Amino acid sequence: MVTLKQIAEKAGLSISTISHILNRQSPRYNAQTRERVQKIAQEMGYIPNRYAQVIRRGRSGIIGMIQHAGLLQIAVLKSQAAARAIVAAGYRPLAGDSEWSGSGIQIICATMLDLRVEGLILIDPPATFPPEELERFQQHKIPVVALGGVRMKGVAQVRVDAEQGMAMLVRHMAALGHRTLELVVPTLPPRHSSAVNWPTLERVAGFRQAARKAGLTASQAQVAFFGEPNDIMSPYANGKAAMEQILARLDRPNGVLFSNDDWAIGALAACAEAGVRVPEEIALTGFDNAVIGEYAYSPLTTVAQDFEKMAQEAIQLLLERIQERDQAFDTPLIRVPGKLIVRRSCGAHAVKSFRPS
Amino acid sequence: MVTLKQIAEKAGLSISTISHILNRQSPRYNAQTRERVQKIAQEMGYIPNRYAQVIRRGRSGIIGMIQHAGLLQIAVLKSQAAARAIVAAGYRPLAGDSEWSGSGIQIICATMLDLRVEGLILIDPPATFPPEELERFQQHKIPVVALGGVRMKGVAQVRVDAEQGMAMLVRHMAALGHRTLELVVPTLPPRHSSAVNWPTLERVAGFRQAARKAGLTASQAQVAFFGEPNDIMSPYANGKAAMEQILARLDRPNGVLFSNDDWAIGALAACAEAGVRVPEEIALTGFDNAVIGEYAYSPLTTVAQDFEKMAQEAIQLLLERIQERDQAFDTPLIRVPGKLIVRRSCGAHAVKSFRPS
DNA sequence: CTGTTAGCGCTTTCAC
DNA sequence: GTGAAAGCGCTAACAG
Repeated sequence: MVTLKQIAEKAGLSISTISHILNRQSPRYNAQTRERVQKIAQEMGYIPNRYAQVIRRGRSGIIGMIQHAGLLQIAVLKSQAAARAIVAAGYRPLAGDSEWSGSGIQIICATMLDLRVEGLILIDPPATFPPEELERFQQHKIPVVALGGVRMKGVAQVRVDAEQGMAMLVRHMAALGHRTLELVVPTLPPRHSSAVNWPTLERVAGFRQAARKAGLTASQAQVAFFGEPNDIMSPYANGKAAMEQILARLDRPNGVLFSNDDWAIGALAACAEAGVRVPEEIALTGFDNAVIGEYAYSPLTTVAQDFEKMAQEAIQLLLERIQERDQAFDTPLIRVPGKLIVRRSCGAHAVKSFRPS
Repeated sequence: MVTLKQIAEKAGLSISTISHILNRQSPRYNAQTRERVQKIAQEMGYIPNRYAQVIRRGRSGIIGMIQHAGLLQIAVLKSQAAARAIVAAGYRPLAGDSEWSGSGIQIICATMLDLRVEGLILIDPPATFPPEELERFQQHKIPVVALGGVRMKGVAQVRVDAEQGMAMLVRHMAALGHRTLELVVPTLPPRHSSAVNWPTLERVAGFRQAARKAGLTASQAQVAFFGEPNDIMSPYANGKAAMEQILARLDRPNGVLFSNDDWAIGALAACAEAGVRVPEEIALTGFDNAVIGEYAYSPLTTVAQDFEKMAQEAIQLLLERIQERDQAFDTPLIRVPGKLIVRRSCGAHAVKSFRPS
């Protein structure tokens, strides 16, 4: 690799001069020299050694993002938005996925830590995120902001307003005449866990409130908890299994609301297999507006999250905290409203009968 | 951040002693001292400064992975497998996605370059991968291996044996009695481009050969090129549009083979919308065995790629090249056989009629 | 067993 | 305008 020293030799100048010219293009050198140096550096294929720069400057200029994406499209969309916001803020994004490598989350956190990230974005952290890893960041005064996911101690958070989103869904379903609704959400983490699955709790709260307002009784608006608390690698399987149980019951609800699109996709598979038509025989909705939802055989009615807005808010929060690392920060929760997306699965559109198989 | 110096002061020892004890736990120090130092470091929350280590050691210990995942599940699965293999080889994986940040691939390559990755894995590189970026790695003698994707100059590659996979699919379809088949693949890049889309060419070749062997005439085994050459952000949309065109024709084929599962998912959406039953009225297949394929309303028959095997081969190739950076290397192409996965969309299974909508 | 010393590549202050 | 010099945090050869 080419170093400043080599360039200095070739140019017959000192290292510090080269450094000055190449990095801060201060006009204190004469234009001729400057151009000559630039050209030599270019020709030799010089790339400044970031390790040396960081060590000298004392800051890495990197913001880390940790996701637990598995196969969830929404996590991919969120991290893309976050990465864009990070670049826009003049930092470099660095991504790690907890599903990589058997060693899981620890190795990602270690990499983030020893690359001295200046801040950390957690994309949809699950309740199983190890508190001791989080503490290590906090101990080193590296600010952490969550984009969605679970509420954690000392972590500011930006997420979709699930209560409002759920309420829109319920109102919509009730208006369509579905008189018995059921909400399917992932099982909550054990009570002693330090994390609280607020996204789920909010969905439940939004569902119950809106149902009451719509005049549904408790038995007309039930909530089912399903699956392992934080299983993100098999969203389709979970949704499918949950739906199979519902279809097996005698008292099927008119409409089933899922806490995310991927579960709803799995539920559609269960309906197809059982020969139950959606939305004619049973209506479904998702949440998140994953791309796949539009291409389901019964395109999903859902709530769209505003990724760009959420990402920008999160980075904003992070930048403030990076600015003043020493201050003890509050940990606000910013809720960004979602948008109702009406497609077919809820039964809203005129239905032409069709038998795909 | 805590440094060796601070620990040395606290322990009343020299910096180099601490370094020795902490990094290579050589037994040349007495156990008592070692334990004491370990304890102090632990308590102070010492994390070795990787930037300083790298600058001194002259190597980063990082292997980069660049993906163009967009929403393709298969790219996620591949990079997970690659990351595992990288960790197993004693390196750290570092990921970048070209869909992040408007500046696209350049910023990722810059990060990889100035973090001095020792080798680079390209996950499914598209034909649009900028040759000048590739050349910069090669100029710095950083070995590059592609996992799937397009064949590039100077890049060793590991990918699924698409010819064999396609042949399995054709034989299977022909055996089921589908007498007219059509293969839908993405449009090839322009001829003058430096990259060659071998994955597509192989699929086409495998399709044609197997069709001939199965006794199909040229008109019974057609190939359709569709969409923008390297559009990875809208696989469902492309598949849907392609299928709509096919359904609009008078001479519909009995079976349509797609070059990947995501396109096939889009195609299923087109069939559902048009009220055409799959597989009764028309049979479909995918390729790759993406997770979603199992949860389609007509679960996809497809070819599974062996990600683990492919990733291991790729890392193996990369390690060899890292070992001997100075040698000019050959650029082998390793094909890993796929496995036929038979589900419903091909019409193989007994069909119970059902109307999901 | 432990410490001294000489850097790695770069930035930055300050003197010429 | 330019360069000498100090030093970021760490490693490794060598000396004691």
